[in-house]
Amino acid sequence: MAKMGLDRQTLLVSAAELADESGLDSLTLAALAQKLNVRSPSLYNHVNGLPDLRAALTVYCLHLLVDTTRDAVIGKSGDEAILSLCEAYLRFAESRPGLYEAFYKVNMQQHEDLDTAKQELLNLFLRIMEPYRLGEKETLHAIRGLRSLLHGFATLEQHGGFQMDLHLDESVQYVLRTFLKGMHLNKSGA
Amino acid sequence: MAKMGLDRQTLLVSAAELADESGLDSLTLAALAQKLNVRSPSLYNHVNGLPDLRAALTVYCLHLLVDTTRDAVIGKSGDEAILSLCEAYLRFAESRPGLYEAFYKVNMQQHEDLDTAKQELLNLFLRIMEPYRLGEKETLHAIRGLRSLLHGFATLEQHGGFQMDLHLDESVQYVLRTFLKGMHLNKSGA
DNA sequence: GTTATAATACTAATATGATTAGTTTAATCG
DNA sequence: CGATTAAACTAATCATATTAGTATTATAAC
Repeated sequence: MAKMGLDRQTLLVSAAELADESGLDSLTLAALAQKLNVRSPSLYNHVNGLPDLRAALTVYCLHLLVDTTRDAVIGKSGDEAILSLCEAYLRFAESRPGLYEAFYKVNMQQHEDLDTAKQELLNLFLRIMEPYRLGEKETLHAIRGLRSLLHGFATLEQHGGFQMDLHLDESVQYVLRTFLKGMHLNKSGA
Repeated sequence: MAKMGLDRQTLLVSAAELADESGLDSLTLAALAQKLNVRSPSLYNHVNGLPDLRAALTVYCLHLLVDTTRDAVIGKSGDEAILSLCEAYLRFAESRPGLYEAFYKVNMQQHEDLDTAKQELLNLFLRIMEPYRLGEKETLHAIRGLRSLLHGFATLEQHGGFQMDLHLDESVQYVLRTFLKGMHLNKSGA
């Protein structure tokens, strides 16, 4: 057989597409091999089995997410930056549902690349929170809150957790603005 | 072979235990059968395959969650009730990690029991929000926010999303109180 | 250019798990 | 007691992951 010129990155991209199309659970090495016109054992030249592939997808997802959100806050600051980041985050989760699954459905041990990517995401949030001049602890609390909100919205939406015919964007806007109002209050020491 | 006296409920309870012990992914029919001293095909007398078992776990989880949180708000109202409910929710997710996974990791089609259970959870939130006298839409927005926060906190915690050595409870308290402050502001029309 | 090396894809084989079909046995009901 | 039903079983099939070992292609050394 001719060499197909596969590499790890190609595998990742294709795997993410498969996941987006039919869910992360449907991402099997068999399916991926078929998509790439290769026999499944060949994939082991580039990936250390299915667990490794899924772990790599998690890292890949995080990188894309950081890129997307970082891009969304360029030239913005304060509430505007936060709202823009949140919007970008949720749009990303919507547009890459299968990949986003890898963000939270994969059980990973420690993984250097993952820690790095996580740190980058945290740094982005830290910078966005700077203008608020909360203390260090309070800043971290607020970031946790924002991240939880975003992740919660993203996953509950994907799983049909929100039944009512109430527009999701409205909910996000309402919740974020409410939280920000509270945060401003904290700042002035109410 | 003697009849083992298995029934669907026994399967569910054991399956949830298995999931809590080693993660929802490790819940296989083979493992469950072994735990129950039965051959795996026997399980099909009570459950319609692995997807059905997982779906049933989702419903089971939701029921337990509703019971737990409902219990937590008895005799309380206003912010106190909300804080108590949230605390109970997060404690539940922590104490039943595998079962809680079924809450969000299972892709279900429509399922009557599930819709009922979801409605019960929503009703609980609706009643807890009554004293705030927000409008109907705003109430629903706020509930979505609370649910997202809780789910986000629960899952990010389980996946090691929070690295910093900052106590989680503090973050939850901070975020909830901040959100509630903002909500009170909304009420008075700021 | 030719040869050595390493990487990549292959086939073959094994193991685990889900699932189905068909059988046996124990409990229940008349 | 006999008939029926439910629940367990064994045997078999299928899909997938994974490993071992082989062949072939590209790359690098000379």
